Amino acid sequence: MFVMATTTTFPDVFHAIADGNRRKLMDLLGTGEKPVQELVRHFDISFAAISQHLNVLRAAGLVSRRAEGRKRLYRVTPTALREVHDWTEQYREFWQGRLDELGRYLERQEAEDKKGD
Amino acid sequence: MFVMATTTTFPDVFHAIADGNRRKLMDLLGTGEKPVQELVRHFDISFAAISQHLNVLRAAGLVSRRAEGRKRLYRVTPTALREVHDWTEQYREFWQGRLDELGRYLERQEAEDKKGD
DNA sequence: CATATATTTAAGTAATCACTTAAATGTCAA
DNA sequence: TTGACATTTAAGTGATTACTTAAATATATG
Repeated sequence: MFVMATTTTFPDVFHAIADGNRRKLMDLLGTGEKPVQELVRHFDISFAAISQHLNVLRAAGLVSRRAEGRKRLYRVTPTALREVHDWTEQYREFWQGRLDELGRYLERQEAEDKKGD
Repeated sequence: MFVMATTTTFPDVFHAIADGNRRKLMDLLGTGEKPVQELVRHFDISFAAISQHLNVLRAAGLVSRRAEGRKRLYRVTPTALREVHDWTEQYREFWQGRLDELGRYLERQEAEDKKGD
């Protein structure tokens, strides 16, 4: 029947960056615009697979491309990452200062009395 | 400047937060420790599905739980989000200031001459 | 022109995904 | 002890994933 779309509609930035190869692609483009062949060199997967990953990134708005002859030059346009950055930002206090210490302490406690596993 | 993201081995924090329901779970726990039934109330999916999502978050270290009677109290332990925050951080300059403007300008240019689509 | 180069798209596959319902586990309370 | 409650685990399903190879498209070069 009807399933409620609880959260973000596709294409989802969080999904786009979930894949390590796609993050690596973005990082490679972080040093500047590059053609696909130059990107492919850094991976063990096929040209087609890289092209598909670039499609996903492009659908999420994270990269753009321009034509130069038969080449396609990709560059990173990561403004959409702001959503991710902002979302994680609200948790920053947990890994900075007291709350993190408290968290680690509580986790140790749980590990010790192995309750609920 | 740009730090390469290696294709992470599972359990992967980026994967854990890729799902909107899981992010929503974390956000609900952000206001404090809660039993599963209290979390389930905010979703249209089954108790079991929520429990499974909590398992994924727990495997990624993003939440922890403790037993209290027959209840399991979950709380957010989002230190691992630091990896995500740090990764996005390196792109921050793109949505702040000139680079973003340049990016938008270039995208408009591409949209106009529809090259390579 | 024909052929090489650069890339994308199509089609197929195995693995993983997010869910479901049902059964299992553990705890509380009469 | 019996039964309700709180949650997890098991088993199954359809959709989506990340890849593959092959074919298609488009451009450059001899």
